[in-house]
Amino acid sequence: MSETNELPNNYDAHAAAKRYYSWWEEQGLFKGDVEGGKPPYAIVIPPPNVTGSLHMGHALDNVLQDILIRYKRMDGYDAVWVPGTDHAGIATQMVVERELAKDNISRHDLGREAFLDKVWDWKKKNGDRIIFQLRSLGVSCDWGRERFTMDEGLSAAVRQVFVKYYEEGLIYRDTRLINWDPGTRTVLSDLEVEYDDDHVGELWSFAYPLSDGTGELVVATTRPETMLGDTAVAVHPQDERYKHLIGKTVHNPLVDRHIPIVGDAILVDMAFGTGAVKVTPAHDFNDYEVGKRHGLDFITMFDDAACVNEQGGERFQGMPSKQARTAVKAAMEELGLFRGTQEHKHPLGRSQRGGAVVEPMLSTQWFVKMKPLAAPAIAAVEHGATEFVPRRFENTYFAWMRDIRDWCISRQLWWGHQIPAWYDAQGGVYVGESEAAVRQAHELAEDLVLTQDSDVLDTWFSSALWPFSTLGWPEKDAKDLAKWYPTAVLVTGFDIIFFWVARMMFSGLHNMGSVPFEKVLIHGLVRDETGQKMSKTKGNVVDPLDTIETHGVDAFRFTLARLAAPGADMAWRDHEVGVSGRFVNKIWQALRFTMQNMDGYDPSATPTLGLYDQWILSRLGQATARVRGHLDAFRFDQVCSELHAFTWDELCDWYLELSKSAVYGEGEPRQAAQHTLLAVFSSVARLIHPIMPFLSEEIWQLLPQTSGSVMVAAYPREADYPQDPEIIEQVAFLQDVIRGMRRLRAEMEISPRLPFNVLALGPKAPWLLTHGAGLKHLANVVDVRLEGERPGACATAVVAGAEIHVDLEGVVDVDAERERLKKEMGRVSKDAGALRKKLGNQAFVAKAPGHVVAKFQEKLALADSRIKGLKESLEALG
RNA sequence: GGGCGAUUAACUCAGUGGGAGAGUGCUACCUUCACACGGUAGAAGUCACUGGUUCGAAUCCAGUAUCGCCCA
Repeated sequence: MSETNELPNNYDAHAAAKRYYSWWEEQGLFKGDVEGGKPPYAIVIPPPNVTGSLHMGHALDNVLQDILIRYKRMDGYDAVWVPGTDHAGIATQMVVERELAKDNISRHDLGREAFLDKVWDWKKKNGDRIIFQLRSLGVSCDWGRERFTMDEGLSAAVRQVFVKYYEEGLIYRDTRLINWDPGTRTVLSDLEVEYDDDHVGELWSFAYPLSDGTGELVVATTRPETMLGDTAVAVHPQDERYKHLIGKTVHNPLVDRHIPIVGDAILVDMAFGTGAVKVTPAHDFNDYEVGKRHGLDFITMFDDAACVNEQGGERFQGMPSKQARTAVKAAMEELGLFRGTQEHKHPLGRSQRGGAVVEPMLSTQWFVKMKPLAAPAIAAVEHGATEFVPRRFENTYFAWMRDIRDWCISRQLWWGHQIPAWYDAQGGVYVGESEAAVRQAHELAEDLVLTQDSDVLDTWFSSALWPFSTLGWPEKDAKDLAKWYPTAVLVTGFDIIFFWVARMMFSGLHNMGSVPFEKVLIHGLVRDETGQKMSKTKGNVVDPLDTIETHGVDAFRFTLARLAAPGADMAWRDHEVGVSGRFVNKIWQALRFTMQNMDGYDPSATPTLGLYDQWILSRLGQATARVRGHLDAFRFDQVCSELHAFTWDELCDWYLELSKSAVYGEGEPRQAAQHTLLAVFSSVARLIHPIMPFLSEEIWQLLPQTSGSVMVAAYPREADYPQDPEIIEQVAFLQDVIRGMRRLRAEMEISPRLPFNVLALGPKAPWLLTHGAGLKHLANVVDVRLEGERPGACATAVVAGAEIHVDLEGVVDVDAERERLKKEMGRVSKDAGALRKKLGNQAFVAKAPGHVVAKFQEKLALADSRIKGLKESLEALG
């Protein structure tokens, strides 16, 4: 053993993190071995936004992944964790545009190419910041395999998939009503529109005069400005009030149009409002359907900034929608056509990015036909090829997939994968992986001018390919792909099941022929301590890096894992990290104790293990089995409580104390204890390593006889430890006796300093003779005798298997002891009564399983024997 | 409107058919040579409510209430 056995008083988490992370990396321990002969285990990271920064959600997500990958790496797998980032089209472009806006420059001033240079500059400067931040979590990603969604390889994958889908008829171009974001001036998919259910607006009523002057039709709307684009008024065909009007027209005075009254039973609810509804087919999804059913005109009255265009009439042209609303209302009031208003709660759609009110607009866009792609993705989860954990999230997945609508994939942005489609002057469309490929495939004349579609693809189109594009697809002979696809598990939050998980599922199935991952582990959100979502605007964001700085990364990770109940949100409290820090300290102090007592340890000796040595090893084996079970089930919270219970309660509270006489002694018992301490710490280091990588490495490096890194040491197995049920029973009895003695002291207010002489009676009493040192050290019991007269003045602890009578001549207050025993008797008798009643129930005895009945019989026998012991003790007191 | 989830000790949360658990906090005692970021002992819960199934329900079923999330 080494010369210097004295460890620092406290564990230095920051020094350890600094020392070991680079050491691991230099040794190549994060690298996945594609040539290795071990079974594959792969995780692909949910790629964070390249220009984002690390928040608690990332921390949770990545720590969970790191726990899994470290566990599997130790447990005999060729494990790889592929990291990377996402170009995040809208978000990144917005950030750069905002930067330019500070100098009053728009992207249009620069032009596409110059603007993209700026974005790449931004990406190089600020991008990958999050990657560096991730390292501070101690995660063991294979950095050599890092990818970016706009890498050449991943871009090639995008082009190839686009072309493939197009050729298969799964991608098409169409003009239809879409969600338009006037803020960023691009189309959005349905998923990128967020609805505010509680938006309080108004229901504003006005009258359309009948064209023939015979009356008016009153309609109500939440969006008065859209009357500039109305092309009909709908009533219910069975509505007695209005059905005679169907076929007539009303006059729209603001744009001087006569528009028909149509009967539509689908749109109109006779009971709502006046029973008449204005119809704006080019700016409302329901009205769009009405327009198609009745062959109405589709008048687009907004430009792409949601300002009124020439269709809205000179008076309103150029006004933003909000201003137009005010102006339309005023105009109608002037005309005497206003018919009242009331408050009205209705959902309001806003852009997920930027928050602009989304405007339904008619537009020509590219779409993915979803039904054929969704069907196999549904089946794969139904058949269990991919399993969600917790299972209930499959409902969420199914509900969306079964009701899926076509996916609008084009975006009017510049930052992203430009759509691989080219147009000729006549509007002919050619889709291919490059202009040259298109020309060749269609045998186009060299002088034919082709222009590439200026739009880019939805960011999620490239993320959907992530599990295989990062592994090398579509390269031929991609070794990584062959070894690691499908990946083992995807770890992510429930908020992107639709955006990402679902899309990876059908992309993997359609392009690779198999699911992209076997399991999907869904975790919740990290909220603030009051349960609120963390957000910059609320100012309740907790920065993971600050927390790590304060408490160390091991305590930080342990906290995340400990609070990670399956699929549930967690309320973050910095106090909890302090709690974890105490656990870290406890382990460290136990290690210090161990290392301080290693003098004279002979590694080559094979001492016969003492009873407590065997006991802790047996308990370690049992704990190991439970830890593994919880890891396999992704129950990180349970893993943590198991590790905590073993190291704190079993190891520190019992083994360390019970073994002290051996440790402080000499000869074989001391050698055996030293051997056991080192063996247990070797196991503890390995067991905690996935969760607390740096603390475990520090321990591993301090232990004699370990070599290399704990990162690649074998994860413990239950079979590594001998099991001895009899020793476990004996120590459990000893613990009962010690606790009985301590309780007795506490209840009778007897100082721990007063030594006890005891008379132990009962079947298990003889066991106590071999535990003299433990009894002395932990309960200050100095003398145990098994026979003789019961002391006249004594106090008694009755435990399972023995009665321990403490000689308290001159100390004990006999009356107080009598009262204490009576109270105890009362408790046990009540207990026994309940058990007797249960066992007296014929139905219970007849119908309950045998082992359950036996268990209750055992409990009753135990209670009865305690009653007997208490009765005798009471009688002895007189 | 449809779906999912939550409701367990003062607080944060585990516990899915067999006598209610953990951590924190609280109370009392202990500055014992690994640790006061500690030790010992303890108090603390009609498991939201109402019915039902069962020998037996925190756990399964039905309904109610409150809160949260997702979808339309």
